[in-house]
Amino acid sequence: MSAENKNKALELNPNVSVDCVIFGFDFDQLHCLVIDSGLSKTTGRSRLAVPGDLIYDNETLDEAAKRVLKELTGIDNIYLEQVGAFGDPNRMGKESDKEWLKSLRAEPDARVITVAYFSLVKMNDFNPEASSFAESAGWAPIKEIDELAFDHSEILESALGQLKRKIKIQPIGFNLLPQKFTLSQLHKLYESILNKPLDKRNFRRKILNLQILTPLNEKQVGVPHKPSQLFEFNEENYQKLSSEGFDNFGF
Amino acid sequence: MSAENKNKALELNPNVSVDCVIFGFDFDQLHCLVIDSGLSKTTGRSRLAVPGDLIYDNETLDEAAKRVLKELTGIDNIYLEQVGAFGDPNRMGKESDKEWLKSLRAEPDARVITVAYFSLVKMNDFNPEASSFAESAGWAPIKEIDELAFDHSEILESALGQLKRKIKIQPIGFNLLPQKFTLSQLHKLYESILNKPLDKRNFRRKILNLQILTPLNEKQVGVPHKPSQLFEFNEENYQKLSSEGFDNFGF
DNA sequence: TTTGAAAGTGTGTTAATGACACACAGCTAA
DNA sequence: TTAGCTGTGTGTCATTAACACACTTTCAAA
Repeated sequence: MSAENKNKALELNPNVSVDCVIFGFDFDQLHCLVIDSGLSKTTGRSRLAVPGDLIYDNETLDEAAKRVLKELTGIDNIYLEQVGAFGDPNRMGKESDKEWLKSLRAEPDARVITVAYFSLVKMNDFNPEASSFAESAGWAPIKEIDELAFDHSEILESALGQLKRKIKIQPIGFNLLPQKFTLSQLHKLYESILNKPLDKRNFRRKILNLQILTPLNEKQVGVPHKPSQLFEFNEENYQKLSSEGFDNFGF
Repeated sequence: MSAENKNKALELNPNVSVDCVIFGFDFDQLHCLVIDSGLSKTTGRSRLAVPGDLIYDNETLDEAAKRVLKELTGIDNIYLEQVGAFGDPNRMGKESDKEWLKSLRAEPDARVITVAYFSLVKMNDFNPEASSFAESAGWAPIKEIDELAFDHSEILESALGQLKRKIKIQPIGFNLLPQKFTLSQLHKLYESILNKPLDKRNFRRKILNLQILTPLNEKQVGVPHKPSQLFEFNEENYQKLSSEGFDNFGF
């Protein structure tokens, strides 16, 4: 083992992986980035998963998550937040996952625990481009995702839960919306994440009270209805609230 | 490797450990359970850590945490909640940890990521008894803990943070207080955890509004001041609030 | 019987919340 | 030009929660 250690910078750790749940928003629904095994040709069934892979022995978990995301989707330079570790010994034991696993791993039977991360990105900024073992990569509406490979459904569920909790104590949207956006878009984002309707007027009141929005002297153009006021985030206050947190957004 | 796999039920996974941050309360301050390396005799410095060890390949992370806690301290049958994974490649790289590590591990240089758990227990119910490689185990007041071995200070910090967050959305105390307790004791518990004073009357009002306390027809006896009313938790409502959560306890 | 120590209790003020409905601007298509 | 559609934008009121604040009660011990 000590001989191996000399070289460990280059070695994949066979027992630990990272998985990345990337949320995106298209002004309508919340999406999640998934990769496809490309096995549907042979098996008739596609296997979807969130991007993830084994870590190297010389990188931190955070670094591994960033690297893996980049390798599999081309997405770079985003902030990832840890969700937690998932380590059921049978988490990769589904029959339907076996084939993919064999094609992926040098030791397909090794016991792997995974550390999940999540992030929020503007969907349009990131056109995921599959590479490495991902046959394809793309955005899937959360509501339409039914089964994912391995324990990725559980991981997605957990990440979503964390996002719902986070939304109550920190501002969000900065990473999901374009620089200029309307209150309706932000409103819809909150509704998509919490998956329930929120009263429009109360929403506006509360979000404006947070003092994180700067109204612009600009309106939407080209919409088939009254154009709405555009806002941008007040970066200073947004950061302040992000780091301090607030007690309760209260929905 | 496939030969090894046959036997993996019996094998420690060299790359993954669990660590348990156990909080206890003595009606005065918040404590944390720590074990001692017993190396102070030889090195002159004691090394304190929270109980933790490598996992077996056939157990879940949750099971591993329970097992390890039991092996090192005798504490059994408590609910542990995951805090997260810690995986800096140098997390066990301190010079001062080397000696202990060598005595502990078959592969002291292996890269280990750890999954941290935390729990709350009644201090008096658990007189930790050191065993396995723990030379001694005992309760240390949080405030007096300065340096722990490995990255355990960071882990403790993180667990404490999670506890502070949890306290706002779920009732706590059931696992930290005896069956019958006073509001002052509960009050002090909250102050200890949040590490700041809370207004007595507002605290009483809020906690009573939660409907999780049943007043008893009993008072303290033998105290040199007005004896206070005893309460117990209303288990049904407590469980209900535990699982549903509330939006904000608001301190 | 006095003293010290903590328990216990009530009120007024202010801020936040949730429920609720309608008029208007701008576009499109007839 | 007009009618119709779609989404924008706005205010009030009743209820509830948050907060700040001070005095009296009870007991044990000296």
